[in-house]
Amino acid sequence: MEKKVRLRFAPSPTGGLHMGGVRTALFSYLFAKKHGGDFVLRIEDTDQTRYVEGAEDYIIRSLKWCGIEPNEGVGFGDGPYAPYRQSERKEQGIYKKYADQLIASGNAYHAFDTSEELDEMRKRLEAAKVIAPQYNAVTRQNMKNSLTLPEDELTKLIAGGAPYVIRLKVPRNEEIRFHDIIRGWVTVNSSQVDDKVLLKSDGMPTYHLAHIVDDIEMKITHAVRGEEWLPSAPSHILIYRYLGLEDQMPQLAHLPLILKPDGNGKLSKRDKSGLPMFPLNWHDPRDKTDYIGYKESGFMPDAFINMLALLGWNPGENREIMSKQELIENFSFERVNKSGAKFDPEKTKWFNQQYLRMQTDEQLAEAVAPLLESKGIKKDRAFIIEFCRLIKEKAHFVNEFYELGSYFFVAPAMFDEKVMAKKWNDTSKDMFTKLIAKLESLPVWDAHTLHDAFQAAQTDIGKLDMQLLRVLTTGVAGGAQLFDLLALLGKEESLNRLKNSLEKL
RNA sequence: GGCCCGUUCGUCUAGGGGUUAGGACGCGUCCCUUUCACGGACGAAACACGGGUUCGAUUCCCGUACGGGCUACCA
Repeated sequence: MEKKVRLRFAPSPTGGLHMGGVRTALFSYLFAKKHGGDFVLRIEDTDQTRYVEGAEDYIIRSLKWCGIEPNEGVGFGDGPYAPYRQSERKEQGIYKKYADQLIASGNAYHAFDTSEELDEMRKRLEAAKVIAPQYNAVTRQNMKNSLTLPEDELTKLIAGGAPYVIRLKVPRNEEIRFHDIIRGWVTVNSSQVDDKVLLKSDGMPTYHLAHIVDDIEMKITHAVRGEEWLPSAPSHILIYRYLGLEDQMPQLAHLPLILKPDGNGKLSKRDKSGLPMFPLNWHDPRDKTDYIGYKESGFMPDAFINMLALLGWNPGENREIMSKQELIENFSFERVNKSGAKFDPEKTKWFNQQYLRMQTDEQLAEAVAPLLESKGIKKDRAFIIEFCRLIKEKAHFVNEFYELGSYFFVAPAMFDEKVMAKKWNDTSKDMFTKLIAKLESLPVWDAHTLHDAFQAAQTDIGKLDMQLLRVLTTGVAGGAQLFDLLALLGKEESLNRLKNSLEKL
């Protein structure tokens, strides 16, 4: 029987979940759903020094907003492998057990070196022009560990409660070969791999040990993570091997990184592209900075997810706008790119625009009404719906609606200079005054009637410029369909605006 | 520095031993439009370089360059 597909997203609560992390979660989620599997949220809080209050809650809220919901794990209901927080699992002695097993089999050892001694060692190696200073098969022979210390001193140290770490005993010169679903076969010589710390002196496991133990115990079938983990994958292979669990090892998938839009390097939380790096607003208590979120910037979660999915993956056909369901149906790791993808703010906006247009005017009104209210604007629902209909084709975000259509709510104080300079002349005032008189007598005030009246009026008055009429009533050169806009404004407001404008000119 | 990973239009990408190298974003032109847009049409724009292999390489191999990642008792 095939094993049930199970993937996990395993962030550390060391800060706000940024969009790179969201994408990792998304790909895992899509794959799990495609194969009818489970998606688990595990919190990897083994570093107490970097723990950030509120980060875990933020991760949970972000996943919810994005619609990437685990069906098991912290914040989403415990499953059969609880607890899902590594700090809690540590309390149960889960990791120690595996570390002890590695010691017993001779594949790990105790090391008593202080951080000063480690620094010293690195300095010494650097001074000796050693190419890659690290704690390894060669250098450990000169360090304070259970491989070098005499038996009696060793027992004395341990009995005396001396702090120690447990390190993986990496062999000297061995080819380590592993398969990555995205990258294919990767080979590394073990001489390049250092003796990774598995258990820290505070008793906490490091990521290297913890994620392996948990992936095994939680029956994870596919381990998805960023490319930055590729260099430590050989260590992980060795741990699985020495634990005798190589046959249960999840398949590996290292995702390409998301790169900065301009310049080089991976995307950081301080990017200046003008778009958020976080799904939701995030206040970082450590740098005391507020980071704006996609949600608060007016993005729709499905648009955000769609954009993220296409960053490093594509369905192999010329299709870009895909619902979550379609993403699930089409997703595969084979179609994930190997190279890093630069994040494109322009295209990201375009995605949201596409989703914005798929919304009905009623749906948009729902979202826009509170935004208008916060500006002190009170209009009835019908007005706002019509406002949305007229403005949506120009907008990328709902929170642009007011700015793009402020002239619906505020009479013009100034007139677009370019248009006036080009089109306003001596006869204009007189002509528009005559137009007002014609419009005043209209029994009905809708776009169609206005259009006809405007056309008809010109046989008497002469050629009227439509853009001038626009500027006279809104102040600006561009905007919504003119007659629709006047219709929505209403007869009284429209004519008042026209009269007031003419008085000023 | 060392190790690992990568390299198709400015960006996201499709493709793959013989193609007019396709799409999307952005950009430009035109059409529609007495306004503003949407929309439509068109256009500019790419296989990093050098060697092989081959009748033929952008595609396969090797180098070089460039980019990225890692190089902690952080994840």
